[in-house]
Amino acid sequence: MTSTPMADLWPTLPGADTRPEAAYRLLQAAVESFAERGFHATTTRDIATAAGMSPAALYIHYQSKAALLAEISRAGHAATLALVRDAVAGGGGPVERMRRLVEQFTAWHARARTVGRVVNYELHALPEDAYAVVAALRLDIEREVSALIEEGAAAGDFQVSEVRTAARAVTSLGIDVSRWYTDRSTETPEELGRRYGELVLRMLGARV
Amino acid sequence: MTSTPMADLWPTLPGADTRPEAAYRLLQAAVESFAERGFHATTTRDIATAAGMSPAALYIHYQSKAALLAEISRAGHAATLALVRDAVAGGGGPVERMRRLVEQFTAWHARARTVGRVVNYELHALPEDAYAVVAALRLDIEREVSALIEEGAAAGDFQVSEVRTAARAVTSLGIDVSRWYTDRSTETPEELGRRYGELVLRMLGARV
DNA sequence: TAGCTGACTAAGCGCTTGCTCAGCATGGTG
DNA sequence: CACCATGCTGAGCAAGCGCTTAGTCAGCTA
Repeated sequence: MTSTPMADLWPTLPGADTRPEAAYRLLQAAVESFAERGFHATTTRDIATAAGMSPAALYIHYQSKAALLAEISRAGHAATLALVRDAVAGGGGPVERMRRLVEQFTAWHARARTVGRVVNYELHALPEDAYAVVAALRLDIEREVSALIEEGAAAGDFQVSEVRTAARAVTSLGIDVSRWYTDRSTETPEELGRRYGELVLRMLGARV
Repeated sequence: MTSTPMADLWPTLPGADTRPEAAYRLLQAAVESFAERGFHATTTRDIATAAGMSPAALYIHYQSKAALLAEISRAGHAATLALVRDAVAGGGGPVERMRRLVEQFTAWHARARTVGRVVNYELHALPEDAYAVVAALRLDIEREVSALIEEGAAAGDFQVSEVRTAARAVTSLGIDVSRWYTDRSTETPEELGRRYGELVLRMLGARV
């Protein structure tokens, strides 16, 4: 399954090392269920059963079904933002950094597609306060991408007429990967990342 | 609101001209509700109330809540496929036809974003037989785009290493528009279409 | 006028939902 | 040993779900 991305996500949660293993199993089951059926079509019994427990056990570790979603969404967005910042902060010029950003952004949305689906397509089910936190993270991600495009354009490495539209296209391509990528896809996440990196650079008018 | 795309969709339904106006209002209310809250979070009472009727009235015009979704999804996919075929069948070389395809595909997903959301993000809620029909239409759309890219590559107008990946990127960009485009977006659907057309042509290695 | 039809509603059925609570087992601590 | 905190379960509650039923009523036909 997609156990690796969950294992990456878990340590970023507050107090992760002291939380019982059952809480981890519940979160993992919730990610899998929300990704496959959507938040509203998933029942607390689905999640609890998949984690090998009774429905009541869920409420010992989480306040509500929505709290599970909020935790997943917050951690997923934080991980994505960290990934973007790492790529941008790394060495090289705008072209090299953009290539790295797209490669890793794309590969993450393919590898962690279950988390990605919850993060990108279940926003409407978030309680208002959790949504506010997540919306801020999404804005930060967009700003990082826009700033990099702007820098590249100013340096003459990119040719773009509308930075906002170009940034939208770049993030859009990556996000949508989590919608269509499946186990049966012939490309590995890394291959797809490299190819998308190439496509995006051409889209931005970089001479490659 | 988004009344225009619904008005475009309605006449394509079987027996549309003889169906009572109430059936139209119900379908419109269902599109709006499914797009905003998702299929499972939408109740039959929501739909009926929005259409100005009692819940029972829904079942005079449609067999079930899922039948409403199936009708919307089928008509929406058929409309998209028709749009793609029109663009491809029109005059001009691969570059001109691809530009037209992306412009119209993108503009449609912005203008008809409510229909687009239901069509692209509620597939998992479709009954199995309705899904089979819709999956075939999606495959047809992908094939049209792939064929056009292949033709352009053979003619030396496009430079692509992987046709399937490039086709995915092209449709992906358009589909994702229905996720993020809102009333508050500053670009009109047509402006966005033109800009995306430009970006895609560069992505495909066309000399423009 | 009588008979019929199609569109509709008020009421509610059977079932599932998110969530609660009293109580049980376990293992560490005095 | 007693004590208690922790993690969990079985049973079940109130609310809400999709959908059905019995019946109303305007409008058409003859």
